Parts: sequence; structure tokens; C-alpha cells
Amino acid sequence: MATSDLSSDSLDFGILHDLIGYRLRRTQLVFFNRFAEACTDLGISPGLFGVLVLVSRNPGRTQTAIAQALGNDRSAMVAAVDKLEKMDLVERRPSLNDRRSYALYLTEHGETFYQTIENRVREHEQGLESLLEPGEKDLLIDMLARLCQAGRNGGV
Amino acid sequence: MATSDLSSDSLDFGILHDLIGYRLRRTQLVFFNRFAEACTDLGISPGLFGVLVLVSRNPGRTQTAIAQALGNDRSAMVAAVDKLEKMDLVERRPSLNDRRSYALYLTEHGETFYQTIENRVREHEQGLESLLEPGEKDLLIDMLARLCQAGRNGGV
DNA sequence: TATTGTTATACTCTATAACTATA
DNA sequence: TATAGTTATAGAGTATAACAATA
Repeated sequence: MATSDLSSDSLDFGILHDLIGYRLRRTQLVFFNRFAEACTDLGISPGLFGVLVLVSRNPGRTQTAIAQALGNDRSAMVAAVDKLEKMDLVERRPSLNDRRSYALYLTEHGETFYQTIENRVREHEQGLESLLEPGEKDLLIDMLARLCQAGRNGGV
Repeated sequence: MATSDLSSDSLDFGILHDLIGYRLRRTQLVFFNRFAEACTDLGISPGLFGVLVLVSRNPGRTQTAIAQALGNDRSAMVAAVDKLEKMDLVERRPSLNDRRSYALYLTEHGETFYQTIENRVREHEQGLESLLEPGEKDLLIDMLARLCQAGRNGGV
């Protein structure tokens, strides 16, 4: 194979490298994969981790409340809570004032497990954060939060 | 329904709001949905747009070369190129020096179409970019590019 | 009538393995 | 033997529609 063909040298990305959306997608994929590497032995995906955080910080909320906060459909919560319940991390308790809904709580094991995985996630975050200059992370988070607000309305 | 229950007030996101990965996921979802709104009538998803850009800027490359540049598996390119070919935007030409592979080119219609959609995407980008202060976009792109490099090796 | 949890369903995206024809 | 394109397949992730129980 000659090196003069068109198969091996780097490609021109044109507008792609200047598009926030494209950069977001690629970077988010990196974070997702790195998260999976860091937490796969614990059986927790980024999505499940989000549920754990919200249940930990907001015990007693319903599945729908957690789903709405995370921006997911409530139907997606069923399998997620099923999985977390089978792992003995979360439990559904009958809601006191509304017999249609469950109140979600971390189990005793879930509380200690949560500390473990939150530490793991903090380490994971700090590892990636080290690619930024001091103070840049806060600005990055702030910019992403502002861009996210475009999702709340149709206009810009 | 009383307002004193635990269903309606905003939730505590704990560590989640400080995690770059979580912010990336939410923001990327907003961009994806906005892109879809802007380009759904043209039948082009963000992924297909990436293929169009790379074929436009690098005519004659193979499917595998495009796939690798975009970080996708070769097998995913088959359906993508099939779709773009049915839309008369891209054509597979037999490769001159390797009868296993195809060389990808924009069709004549693809060239004019590409100008249309690139303009559409530029408008879309500028709309979201307006949520940032002047000069912030370049820094954002730069930070995302640095974070992306964590995907090229296992270390940090 | 509206809402909660649930089920069934489907659609996208993505990755893997195996096949063929070439190299 | 290795590679390009292809196919079949499977796994996430996500969304919609409809249902029973309850509000």
C-alpha cells in the first residue's frame, strides 16, 4: 500500500471543528466512555448515577419527579429503578398521601455504596479536569449551563 | 394537591451540577434537538451532516476513512451512505487502485444541497452562540478539544 | 378528567462478529 | 494474512401510546 493514496493522512474537517454541537458530541462520548471504564465494575452507568444522586439528595420523591429533573420520560425510570432495586441500592416505599406513586429512598447499603461511587466519580472528574487550566472548569460549566437554556424555549 | 408535598419544587442536584460529563450530556441533547428542528425538513441528522462535511472537503475518500475520522465503526457508514445516495447527495465510485473500496463524492445536486444545509447549520450555530459572550466560543471549543484528547489514550 | 406507574413498542445510535471479495 | 464493504444482530438509550389504579 502506497502512502500516496487517500486513505491514511488526516482529513479536513471544515466547519465541523468550529461547531459547538459537534465538539460537544465528541467530548461527551469521551466522558461517557471514561465514566464506563471507571464505574463498570460497580454496574452503574452515567444515567443510573444521575438517579442515585437525585434520590440521595432528595429522598422521598416520586419516580416522575426524578425523571422530570433528569429530563427523561417517566417510562424510562421503571427499568432504572428496577435495576437499582435489584442491586439493593434504592427502594420503593408506598407514598403516604398518594397511593398511585412510590417514594424513592436509598437503602442502607445504597447509602454506603453511594459514598463509594461518588468518590470514584470525583476522582474520574478530577482526572479529566486536569486537562483544563485552573479556573477554566467553572467557566466551562457556566457556559454549558447558559447553552442549555436554549432547550427551555423555542427561541434563542 | 397541596404544594407542601414533595412533587413540585425544584430538586437538589448535588454533585451533578458540578460534573462536566453531566453538563455535556444535557447540553449536547439541547444542541441535538435544536439541530433536528432546524434541519428535519432537509432529512439530515447531525450524524449525516458530519458525513456530508467530510465528503465535501475530502472527495474521493473511502467509507472507512470517513468513519474513522468521525469516530464511528465502518459498519455504521453503510446505512448512512445508502441514505445519502438515495437522496442523490453522495455517490459511490469504484476506487481506481483498490477494487475492494469505494471513493465517495458529492453529486452535483449534493454540492448545491450542501451549501444550503451548511448555511442552515451556520445560522443554527450563531443562534446558540448568541448565548455566549464575545470570544467565549473560541475558548469553549478549545476546552472541549483538550478534554477530547483524553479519549486518545487511557491515562489522564 | 388528570396523573402515577407500568407495559408494549419502536426508533435511533452504536458496537461486534462473520461473510465476500479483494489485497 | 489482512483489509473494505456488507450483513445480521444485539445492546443501550429514548420516546410514544395505552392501560389500571388512583386522584
